[in-house]
Amino acid sequence: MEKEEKKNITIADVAEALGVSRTTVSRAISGKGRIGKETRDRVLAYIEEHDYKPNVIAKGLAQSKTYNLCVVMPGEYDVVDLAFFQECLFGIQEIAGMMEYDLLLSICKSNDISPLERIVANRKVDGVLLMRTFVKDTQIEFLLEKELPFVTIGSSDYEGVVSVDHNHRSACRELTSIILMKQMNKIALIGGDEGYMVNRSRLGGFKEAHEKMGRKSDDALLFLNLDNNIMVDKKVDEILNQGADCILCMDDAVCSRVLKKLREKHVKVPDDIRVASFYNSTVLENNVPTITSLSFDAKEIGMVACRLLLDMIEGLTVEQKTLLSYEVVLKESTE
Amino acid sequence: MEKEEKKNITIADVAEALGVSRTTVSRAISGKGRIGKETRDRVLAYIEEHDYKPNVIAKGLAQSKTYNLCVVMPGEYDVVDLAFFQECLFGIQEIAGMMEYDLLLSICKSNDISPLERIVANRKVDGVLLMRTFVKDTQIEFLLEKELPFVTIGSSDYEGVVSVDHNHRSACRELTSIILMKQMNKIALIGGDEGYMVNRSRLGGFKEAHEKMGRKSDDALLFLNLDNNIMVDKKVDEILNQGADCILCMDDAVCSRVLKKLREKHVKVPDDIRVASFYNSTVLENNVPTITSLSFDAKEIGMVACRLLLDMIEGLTVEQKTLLSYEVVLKESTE
DNA sequence: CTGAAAGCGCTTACAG
DNA sequence: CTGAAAGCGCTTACAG
Repeated sequence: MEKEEKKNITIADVAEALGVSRTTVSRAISGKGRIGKETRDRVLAYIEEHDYKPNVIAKGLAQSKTYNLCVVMPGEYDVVDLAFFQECLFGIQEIAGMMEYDLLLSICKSNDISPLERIVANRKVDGVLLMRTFVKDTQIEFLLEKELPFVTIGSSDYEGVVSVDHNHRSACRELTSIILMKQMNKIALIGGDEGYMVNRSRLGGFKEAHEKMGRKSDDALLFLNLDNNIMVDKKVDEILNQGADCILCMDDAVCSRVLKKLREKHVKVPDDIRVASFYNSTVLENNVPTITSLSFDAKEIGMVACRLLLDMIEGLTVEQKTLLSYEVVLKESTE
Repeated sequence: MEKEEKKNITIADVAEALGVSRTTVSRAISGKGRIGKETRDRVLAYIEEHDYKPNVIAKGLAQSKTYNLCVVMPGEYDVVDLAFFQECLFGIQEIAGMMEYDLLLSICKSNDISPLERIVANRKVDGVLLMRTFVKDTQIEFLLEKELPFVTIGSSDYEGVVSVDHNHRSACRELTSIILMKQMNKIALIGGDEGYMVNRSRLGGFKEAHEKMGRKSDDALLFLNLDNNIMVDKKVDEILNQGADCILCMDDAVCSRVLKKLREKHVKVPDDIRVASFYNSTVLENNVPTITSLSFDAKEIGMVACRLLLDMIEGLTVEQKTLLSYEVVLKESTE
């Protein structure tokens, strides 16, 4: 039971202490290659007792691996739901850790992928996890060209990209259908950037719901690509003028702003107008009234994505598209 | 202009192509050791043209370095302001990138530091950045024992810990003083876990403001360690019953909940009661009325902390405590 | 100013 | 079943 050895013990130390070769020690640990059971047990016992941990970096160098994954997080905290990413990261970490992988972080604002480029140029990772996708996506194009394994969290139309996503289209279709069935007819859709894949899906689901029920969605009630709060405020005025009975918000940032505007104008939810969100986050959690929305399991999507990536790195072939489930959560705002 | 070389070019390739030794190439790149200007320029020109990037992992192995920093993020997304961490991370990334360091991510829930232990055991980092501090802090104790360089973002009372923090104490003292000067006398303080260092500072500032103005803070109006929303709701009732004229919230999560409760009870802010927060985040941004709060520069603290850590890793001695500035932002809620 | 050689801590054909 | 040796891609005393 030696304590306080400052110098890290190496495989050579173990080999010497046991009177075997480093090769043997290596095999005992990795389980690869033939090795006598007795020898293995001796080695394993020794490293256990002396708390020997192989140097992952050296191991990686020898194997041309890094045992690191890069996860690229969006840098725009105002647009996105950070709790989602947080929880998703947690899921990723859980799976990665089980497989002895660590996570390199890269925060990229949409127009600047240089943090990702750095990490790739430094060859510090075996694969990449993209936490959001654009219709035209520089990150995807870059990774495709580099031929580095990667998985996107969020759908993608690019050829040959492995993606995991919640089924936003179905979710939005279902929520919209419910609203329609509640005899609301003038439904306004307000929200975000069509450059995001997820907003495409949302819009798609919204339209599908109308079609399936033989209704037409009114293009005059579609307010997309609102890139700032002033725009949102303006559109809310328009929506009210047009006498809509419900406002569907593409995400919670927008929804939060819509609710603020309605409060300022003393328009009551749900009495004067109904409101629902295509996304569910903590931002809305303390709202009065509570808000009808969709709910997605962020941790799960992180875990699934990470597992897929790990499989790819090990050379397995994996499903190109994985769609995860969702929940529709009805609350006071649409009563 | 060769393209599409799949195999990564190594220092040996460069050396051979130029008819010099790897030693020479290495020196030209690192700038260490004597080397002829002409030779250096030839090497530099070659690697520029052929886009050679040294393998950082191999370099690290040879130098017993990793060129990685670990940043440990809190895992409780409900308690904390993620936008703060996001922005802070961005600052860290900026500085780290400039010095050719990358970031390993470790998300630790307060009671479980195993993700951090993994990374340290794997020797994948040269130093650690802690993004929050506890009064009794297992992470700090662990790192102290491992003798790994680290910097805390948030104050710490542990001996020999290098920390950077916003001056929460002064900030809270100032905001409280302003409230007191506005002739509010029954000020309730409501909020978080005293296990967090930051909440200690906040409480300290609150009390100091009272002392300096020769007033006594009423212990009956102190509501701390509220660990869930139900508790917050209950305390708001109490506060109203006691006839307080102002509620100071320790953080935005609490503040958000307080505002919800007040809305439900049809208590008007600021007419019936004033409200302010010791923290400023996007959670409150769309509130009606706007909320008086403190404002801190998250990116800056990340940058400062990262620079300190890098200095420590290079063996420089650094300031133990760095305190950063803040702003008091007065808004409608305390008019 | 430049290079041969040993070393960082592992792995892995290849022999035996 | 086990080991000597070469190799992963760098750096760095040590000589010259």
